[in-house]
Order: sequence, then structure tokens, then C-alpha cells
Amino acid sequence: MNNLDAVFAALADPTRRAILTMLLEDDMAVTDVAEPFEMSLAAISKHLTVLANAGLIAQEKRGRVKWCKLDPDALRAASVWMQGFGQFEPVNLDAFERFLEAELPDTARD
Amino acid sequence: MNNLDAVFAALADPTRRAILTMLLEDDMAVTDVAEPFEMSLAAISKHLTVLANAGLIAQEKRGRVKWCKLDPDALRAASVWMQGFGQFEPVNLDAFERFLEAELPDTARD
DNA sequence: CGCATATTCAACCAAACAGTTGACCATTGT
DNA sequence: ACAATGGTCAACTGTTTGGTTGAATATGCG
Repeated sequence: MNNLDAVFAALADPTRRAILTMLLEDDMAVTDVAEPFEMSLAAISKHLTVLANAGLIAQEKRGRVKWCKLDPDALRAASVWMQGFGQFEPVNLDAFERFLEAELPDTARD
Repeated sequence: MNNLDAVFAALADPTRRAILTMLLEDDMAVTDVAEPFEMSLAAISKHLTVLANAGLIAQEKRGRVKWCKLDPDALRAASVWMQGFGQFEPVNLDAFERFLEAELPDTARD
């Protein structure tokens, strides 16, 4: 699986995109990442593995806690790929904000 | 399936990305899109349907030929999403976090 | 030590996916 | 009319995915 395959496949899941959005604000432990979602910890653990395999996050174990942090390099690579398909407007943060709102899991906003 | 789901899922397949790259050069008929690949025409037809459902291409039938052309709008949306992650440098992280604080209050989502 | 916490593993399941083949329209050319 | 061309549909297959549960492995704490 080439890297773009893994990156785009990882991004194709709304749970994983929500996780990335959460990690944008701060590094988090696996359990805390899982908290707002209505699925098992094991499921979130798998999602985090997918994100890590795609290079989108890095995980570091300290003690019994595994910390997850965003690693935007892979996203940057995918973004570069997409730039080839047209001149996109400079980053539109208003649009980004709308995406964030749409992406956050309900329980993460309450 | 929200649109970002469909766009990223469509981009996760190397055959589909190759098709997009081909369409970057010129509009093409389905048969011509299929020609360089070592898989059946039906398989390529399915890939094109996936791309069309994601909004990445438009298809127009003229006579018995169905023309496929790139439609970068969906790519632009995905690109905006990704640039939100990929663009900032560590130095800008604090500012971006403040942006999130200011633009995404918990109460502003409904 | 013994118990609670953090996380993963293993086995399983249902649904989706990527591909095949062969039949089936629809359109064009002779 | 008929054959060839362009493309999709339907049914089937094997693999992947996203989720579950329960057991297992570490680590930290009283």
C-alpha cells in the first residue's frame, strides 16, 4: 500500500477525521480520544492504528499511557498531490471552520 | 455518507487516482480511460461511478460515448480541509488554537 | 502483594469493496 | 436489418473494513 493510499483511506472515515480534529487542539491519551465517541475503546484503538500507519499521527507510550499527537507531514504530502488538480484558493479558514463543525462528533461539543 | 467521506474514499484507490491524472490532460471516453489498465471495462466503469458520486468527475453521454471530465470542486473542498492541518508550522500552532477557541465555541454548533 | 487503570489482542460478524464474467441495452455504420 | 461498438447491469467471489466482546498484558498505586 503506497502512502497516498493509506493517507486517503485513513481520511475517508469520519471518526478518524474527528480524531485528527481533536488532536489538532492537543495531544491526547487513547482513553481520552475515545471518550466522546459512542464506540468501544478497542475500536478507537484500531482507528488510531490506522492513523498511525498512514503517518498522520505519532504515538508514544509513557508509562501505561500512550499519547497521540498529530503529525501533519502525511497530510501535507496528500495536499501537495491534490494541488496538481487545480489552483485552489488560499486556505479558506471560514470553510475550514464549517468543516470542523460538521466533523466533530456530537458528544465532543456538548 | 457525507461528501468528504466519498471524496477521500474515492482518492484512496490508486486506479482512481491514476484515472484522475489521465483526465487532467484531457476529457476521455470510458473505453479510452480503461485502455491502459489491466482490468475489465466493467471494473473501470465502476471506478468512474465512484469518482462521479464523489463529485470528482462529471460524465456526459453523447451518442453512445460517455465522456468523463475532471471536476475539481470536490477536490477543492477536501484540499481546504487538509490544508487546515498541513499548513501550519509549530510556530503558528498557538495562533491556530486561538482561532479554534474563538471560532468554534461549544455553543455555536446548533 | 493485590487491585485498578490503560491499552491491545484474538476471534468473530456483517457490510462494503474490488474484481470477474456474461447478458443486456443503446447507438452507429454498412 | 444486422452486426459491431460503447457501456452498464446482475450475480457471484474473495478480501477488507469497522465494529463487537472477552481475555490478556502492562503499568501504577495503596
